[in-house]
Amino acid sequence: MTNNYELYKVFYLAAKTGSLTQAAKALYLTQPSVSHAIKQLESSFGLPLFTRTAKGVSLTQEGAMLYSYIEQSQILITLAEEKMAALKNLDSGELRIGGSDSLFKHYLLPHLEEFHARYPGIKLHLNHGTTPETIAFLKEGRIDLGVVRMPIVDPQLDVRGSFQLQDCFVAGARYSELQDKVLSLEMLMHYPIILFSRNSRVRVAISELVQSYGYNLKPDIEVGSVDLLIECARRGLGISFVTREFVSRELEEGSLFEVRLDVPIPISQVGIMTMRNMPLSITARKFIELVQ
Amino acid sequence: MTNNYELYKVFYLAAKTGSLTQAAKALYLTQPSVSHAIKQLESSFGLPLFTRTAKGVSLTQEGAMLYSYIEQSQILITLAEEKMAALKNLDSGELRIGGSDSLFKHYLLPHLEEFHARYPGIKLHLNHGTTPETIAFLKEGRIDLGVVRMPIVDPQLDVRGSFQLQDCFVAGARYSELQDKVLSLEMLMHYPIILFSRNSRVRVAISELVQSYGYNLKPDIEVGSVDLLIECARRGLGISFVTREFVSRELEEGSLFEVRLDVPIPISQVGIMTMRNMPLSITARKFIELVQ
DNA sequence: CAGGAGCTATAGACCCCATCTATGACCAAT
DNA sequence: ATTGGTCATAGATGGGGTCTATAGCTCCTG
Repeated sequence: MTNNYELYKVFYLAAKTGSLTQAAKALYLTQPSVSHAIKQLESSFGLPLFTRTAKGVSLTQEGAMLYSYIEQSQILITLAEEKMAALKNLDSGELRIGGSDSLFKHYLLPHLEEFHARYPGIKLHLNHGTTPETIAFLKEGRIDLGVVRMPIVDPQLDVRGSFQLQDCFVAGARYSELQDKVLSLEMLMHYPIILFSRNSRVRVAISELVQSYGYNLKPDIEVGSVDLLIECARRGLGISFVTREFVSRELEEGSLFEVRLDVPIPISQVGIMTMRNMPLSITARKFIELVQ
Repeated sequence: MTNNYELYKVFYLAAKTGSLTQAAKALYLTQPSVSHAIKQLESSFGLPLFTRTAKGVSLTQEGAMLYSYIEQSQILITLAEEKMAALKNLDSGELRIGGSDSLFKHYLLPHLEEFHARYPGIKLHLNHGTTPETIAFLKEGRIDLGVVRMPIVDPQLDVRGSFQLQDCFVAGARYSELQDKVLSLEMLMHYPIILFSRNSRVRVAISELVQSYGYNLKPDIEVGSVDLLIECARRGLGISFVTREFVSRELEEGSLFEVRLDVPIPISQVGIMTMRNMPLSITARKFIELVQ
């Protein structure tokens, strides 16, 4: 009873067409091959499946019983193959991305729009969280890729740099006297500083940078989102530390201006993070290709 | 994309066990064979199905998609194979018999009881009808076998004689003066005769027999069932022409006696009729074996 | 940290069997 | 009868499924 499942494909077509000859054509085989295959199946069950007549074959009672199961089974296989083709064509599938809200909003969104326009059949899942959360999600297989700020050092992960971001300090009209100056850190410390509140990587990075020059960056205001960071600066509550690319609109329209410093703030790189040694889903592969 | 379905069996087990090695054991193959099979499947779809790790394999997103279909498909095949085994063991199945009411009741019933006791999983379908109807049912494939009186001459049918029946005339107490006599047909004609009403084969046969001796058998009463035939005779309404085996109880208890004639009434043979050149269902084969 | 014990991948050889061609037997319909 | 269809059978062939042997890798353990 340990059948070659291939025989069921032959059986299915023979039963469906009612003809070994037709089945052979459909399978690109010769009629004797089909005849032989059916005979094998019959002898494996120890009972005849077909009644042979001059104009073809028809199922016996037991053959009909078998067919009722095999038909469903074969239909499922056909569906499976169609589904796989759809996945390959990106007519179907899903793309699960992890990362921070602000990167989603300011950096990823246009790419997602383009991706969705090109492959409308792909479902998109955005999973926001901190960098460690995103890494954990990735390792659990709950997302296909993560978009985070580099550097990331993890032997299990592949990170490819994709985009550079320049952080900077910005202020609104209230501090317009600073618009054309270049401030020292010393001077900056006299103004109220607005920082991202959580233990975000950006916050840590700038704190450490300032510290390396011997100062202590202590925010007067802490907020929980990039949008609030921007809004506080516009209303003159202080000088915000933000990513320049995220406030490009405000800088252009003049509602914010950059507060230049006499020390350089390192460029930070956005990286696309995927599991090393794990095949990328088709969708993820295509998306990364599109982004780069 | 024209896959060997055998590969799905390998895929199914590999996915289910999460290990190529385990799958190989389950399939009585070696691990490299399984590895090779999976690779074939992957290259046929043009995408990886598994993530290989040091402790086995796990499905990729696309592999999981495939698995959701293939799992169902394989389960159906397993069910199909179990079903076929059940059919072969006669744990399951059906037996569809055609024939006349009286043959069912008086001849077939004990055999059906025995068959059902031995194979309680087999569903029995009794399809009563006249002999031509039964033949038609058989040719339409609506019954597996027919139980009818011979002779049957039809090149499409196989008929095996199974049991002999002796028709005879019987009467009740009212005609007890005939109990020890041997009647001539001439004398018989003076008594009221009770015959089966429809154009039954028995009725035709006895009419022709009597006619061959130069008499005309005209019934005084016609009834539509064997039971009525017996009941009428018991109540003294006349002499009934019945099958002796169907009145064995009445003959023993003395409520009826046989009216002997000076001419022999041919024995009639009950035949089991099946389609020639068509494989018998397992159940039909077993039933015939039991009856004979 | 070396080494063992899993795992999967690769290479190459073998031989079985799925498939082929050729033909036969049968039936139905012209 | 002949033709054209069906399925069955016989025998030959070669591709590919399977094997053994081995490598490479990761994880775990003494």
